[in-house]
Amino acid sequence: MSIRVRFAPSPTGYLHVGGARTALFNWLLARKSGGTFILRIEDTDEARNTEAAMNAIFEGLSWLGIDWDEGPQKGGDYGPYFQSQRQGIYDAYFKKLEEAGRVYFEENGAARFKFSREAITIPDMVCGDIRFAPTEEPDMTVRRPDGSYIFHFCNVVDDIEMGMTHVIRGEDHISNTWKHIDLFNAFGAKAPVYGHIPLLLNPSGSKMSKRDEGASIDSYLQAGFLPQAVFNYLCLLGWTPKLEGETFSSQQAVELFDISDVHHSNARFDMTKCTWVNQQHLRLLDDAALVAYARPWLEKAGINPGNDEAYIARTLNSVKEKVSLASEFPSWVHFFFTEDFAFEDEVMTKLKANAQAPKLLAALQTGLQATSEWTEASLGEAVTKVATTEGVKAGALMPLLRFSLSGQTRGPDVKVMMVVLGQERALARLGRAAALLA
RNA sequence: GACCCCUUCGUCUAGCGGUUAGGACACAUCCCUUUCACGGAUGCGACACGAGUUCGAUUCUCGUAGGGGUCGCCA
Repeated sequence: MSIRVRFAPSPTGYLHVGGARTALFNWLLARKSGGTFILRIEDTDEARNTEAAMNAIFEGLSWLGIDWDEGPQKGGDYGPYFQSQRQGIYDAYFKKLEEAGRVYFEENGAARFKFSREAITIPDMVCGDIRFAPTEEPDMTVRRPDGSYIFHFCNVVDDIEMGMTHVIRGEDHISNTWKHIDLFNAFGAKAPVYGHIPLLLNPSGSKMSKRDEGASIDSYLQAGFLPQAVFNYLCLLGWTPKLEGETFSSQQAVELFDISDVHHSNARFDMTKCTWVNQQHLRLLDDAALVAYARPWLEKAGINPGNDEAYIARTLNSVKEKVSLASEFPSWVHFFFTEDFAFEDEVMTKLKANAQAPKLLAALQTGLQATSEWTEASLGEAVTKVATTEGVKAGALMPLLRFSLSGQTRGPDVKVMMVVLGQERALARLGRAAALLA
């Protein structure tokens, strides 16, 4: 039988990173096995559901590249995929429970499920068998006085009706799972195979919550992360693919995934390493992808990058290995896109403190003007020549060039900058710097 | 409190009875680099503890401690 798994979030906030990781592992299991990945919206809590939260789920999953085969926007043979639209199904199942003599009512009308109070073993793909002794907990409420149903009930009914074969979910559900199995048994249905994955912890060691940095998937987009990098890092927290290195694509993850390799212990989230993973993926980008990735960030910073894709790519490549996140691009390349860039205070101070600066800048202008070829190699030679003539080290000239061309103390390689800018603009910038000192 | 899961460098982890306990991030030093990075080299740094089982335990069993989770008419 083909594997059917699902991700069943409730739309009460943004898409949580822990939830996204749960979706990820279910998705990997489905894609690896050629099974079906279903998205089901558990919107039974009317008071807390919002449209925005629903969209955050769709957008977050899509951004990460986690696509669903059945569910909202997709349809499927087991719908509706919103619990709020499945009341009739729940009523029918509730009746079954009543007929089996497994429910009773409280004075206010709430209905409770009568536990079997037998020992229950959960066969778990990740943790192995987990045994629970006969419970002493009070029977579980499954239906509210207003006729709406509780999470546990809907969850089980939907898993039966939607034919789920496996359920991968967070370890925080282990303590609920025996209740679910009790319900499956009461319905005479076969429970899916469970796999409880370890939790994502914040740096201080407790369950990731709303307040924690990186808790919302949207925050990665906002911070300039690449979706494939977040996907990669999330995999790493709970699973180690048998692979050299730690950087991989989602395609590789699918090929290598094996649920039995999933870890047993909780993992702390480390934004520094997540950023490092992003840097690794950034370096893999080709020119077109790099421009597409950086462009919104340049524009957001007030830079007009124009439409010369090849030129934009050249500017970005000049700093590709210096940057970890897209949000860092503007400060590294802004001077490539305007002649009216500002000079850092530190640059002005250094220029003014250098009594020889005007003379050397003039010499550089003359020397570079005469350069036959505008390439890194010949520019290097030209600078050396000027240095010799002026009786200084080439090292004294490079900072002057850097300051004049970019207004910054650090940036791309000086020769690369000159080549990207072209002779005309580079010389004009030297002139502008000289004028500033005059 | 009860129940459940977990326990290797600061963090993420490899290891599946015999290893100088390996790697990655971070950190430190050096090399490369006429900036900053990248890259390279080196260093720092861990099997929670106690009993067993065994010729031999990081690895298997039990206990203790510690961490996490769950005990809703939330999901």
